[in-house]
Amino acid sequence: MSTEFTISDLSAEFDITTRTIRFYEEKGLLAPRRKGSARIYSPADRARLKLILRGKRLGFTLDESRSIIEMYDPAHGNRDQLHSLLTKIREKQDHLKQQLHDIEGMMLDLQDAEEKCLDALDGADGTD
Amino acid sequence: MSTEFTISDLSAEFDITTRTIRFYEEKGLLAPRRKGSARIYSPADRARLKLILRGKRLGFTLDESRSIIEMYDPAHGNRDQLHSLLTKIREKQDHLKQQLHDIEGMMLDLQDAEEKCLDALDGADGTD
DNA sequence: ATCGAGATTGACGTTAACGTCAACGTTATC
DNA sequence: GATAACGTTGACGTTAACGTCAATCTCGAT
Repeated sequence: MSTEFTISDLSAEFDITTRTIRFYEEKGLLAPRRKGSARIYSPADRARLKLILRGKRLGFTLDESRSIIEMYDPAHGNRDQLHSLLTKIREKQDHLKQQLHDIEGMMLDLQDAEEKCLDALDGADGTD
Repeated sequence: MSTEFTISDLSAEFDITTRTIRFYEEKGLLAPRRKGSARIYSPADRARLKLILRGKRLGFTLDESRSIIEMYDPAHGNRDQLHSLLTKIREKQDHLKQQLHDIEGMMLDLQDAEEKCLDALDGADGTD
């Protein structure tokens, strides 16, 4: 069945070590249930892991990823807490917009470099 | 004149420490000219620094940023080198595409979280 | 001459995010 | 019931990217 996963299932699927997964747990990013001493991961745990790895690909620290993940779960606070949550959400959105901008710029630069590279290859065509 | 910069000029402009700038030099990412023992940065040096910081915002390591920056300068190699450069350029493009995809996903998640948050604030309107 | 503001070179300290053992428990299978 | 395959908890090691001194230099203003 696909409703439960061992630590090595996940490490194989996402190509990370079991040490890494345990490390995320130490840091409070995961909390799988136990069967004896062994860890059993639910689909929800697996989804959290995916979010962590996505954060990693975007250069977020684990602390940042944790706080981002916490933004996704049900509202559990009073007005003040909700307001500060909203602020944090918008800060992350701004961060992502900056990243989008940076990616655009770098994409253009790389396209430029690619063209120059192709030109150089073209100009030297057969000239070896 | 704006044609030369001291290390503290740049540290002030980009809000980083001088130690950081010297560190980038140690790592071979910058090579300012010297006036006696003091470092003098040209607009080109400043541009390189901007590229480094952009890479940082996208989660690249300094090694990665260095190799990306090296992709931008004139073609200086033979066909084989140009081909491997082209390969590296396309790898970075793929990396950026993955990041774009990740950002899209996270944006959607955050919008979702934002709505839930607003709903919660709305539902509890005046209910304090 | 000196004095303070900014520069330079070491050299050691720090944090995040794991890697790398070592020593031990748990199953299932032969 | 021994062995192999997988799991567990420490505990220490490692790398990147700086921070944090300390000692020295240099240079224009007083």
